[in-house]
Amino acid sequence: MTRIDTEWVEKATTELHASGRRAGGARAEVITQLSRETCAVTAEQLERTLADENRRVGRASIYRALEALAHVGLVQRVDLGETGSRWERIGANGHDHHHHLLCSACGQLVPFEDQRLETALQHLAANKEFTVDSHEVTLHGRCASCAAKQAA
Amino acid sequence: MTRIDTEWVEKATTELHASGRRAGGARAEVITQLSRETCAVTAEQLERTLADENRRVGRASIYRALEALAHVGLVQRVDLGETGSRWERIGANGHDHHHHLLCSACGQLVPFEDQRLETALQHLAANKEFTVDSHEVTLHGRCASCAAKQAA
DNA sequence: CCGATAATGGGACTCAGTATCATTTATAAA
DNA sequence: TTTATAAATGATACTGAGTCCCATTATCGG
Repeated sequence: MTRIDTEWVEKATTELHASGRRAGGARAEVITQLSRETCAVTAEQLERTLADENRRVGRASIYRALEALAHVGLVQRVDLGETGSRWERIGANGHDHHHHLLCSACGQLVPFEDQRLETALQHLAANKEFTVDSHEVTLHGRCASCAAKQAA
Repeated sequence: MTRIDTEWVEKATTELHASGRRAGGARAEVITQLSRETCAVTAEQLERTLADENRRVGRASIYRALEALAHVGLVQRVDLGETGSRWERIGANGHDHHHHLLCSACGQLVPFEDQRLETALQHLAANKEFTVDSHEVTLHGRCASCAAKQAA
């Protein structure tokens, strides 16, 4: 478990308040927990982690919090062809835009960044007739350690 | 509804037979129907279309057929953050690799291709430590007609 | 402090997808 | 052609993520 990202927690709190919402304990717990996660997690993982630390939050409130955060652009929904969606915070500073590799061997989710890919996506958006708000890239394959094992 | 892609239907039939499976009416209907679809469809859409044409196939058989086809690389599962997955055939000639834009205004699914994007993905796969088997790119935004309406 | 109204949580509910199992059918061998 | 084996099928029960509903609690502007 990582340290709480205070900057993001504050930004989330401020943004939600600015969008006309009231503060609440359940949402505060979800925000804090999301700020501690390093990659996309499922709603169930959030629920369990909070429960394990005696910070139990109703399931409906977890989904409501995720929806609210996604609505103001602070959380991103990630779908990887698994059962259930994952969710992850989008950086307070906008510096941690990344994509994912899902390892078919061990199931691990590996985040990565690639500038050339981002550039290609920008050009693409500029040249097509449609308007692009966001994008998502998912790679399926084997993570570094599983790929090494296979080679051996 | 598009014309049946005979080439793909034959390839699918052959490949499944080669992988040691027996032929069956339900799977044949699913294969034929997939060959007529121009972009990714949900299992429910397949089920309904077949039922509407008096070619009713059990739901379990639809999922089994999709799984078998995906296993031999002739069908691809596509997840777009909606409820439920979509499935689409992968070209018999390998020429129709594409990605998707999901229109947030009208819900339409728009396929697109982009060579620069593919090149970037190839370079990326070559430079990271992990092994990439396949990739998926999803854009969220507005399709050409909805983007035009908004501008007006 | 109060009142309007949003947030919360528990539980019922929905719906995509899976598992089970009895029956039908494809296919290889005799 | 007949038969035996095992796969394919479909009806239905089941699972689990996510939603809906509603009574209760809490926020916060006035």
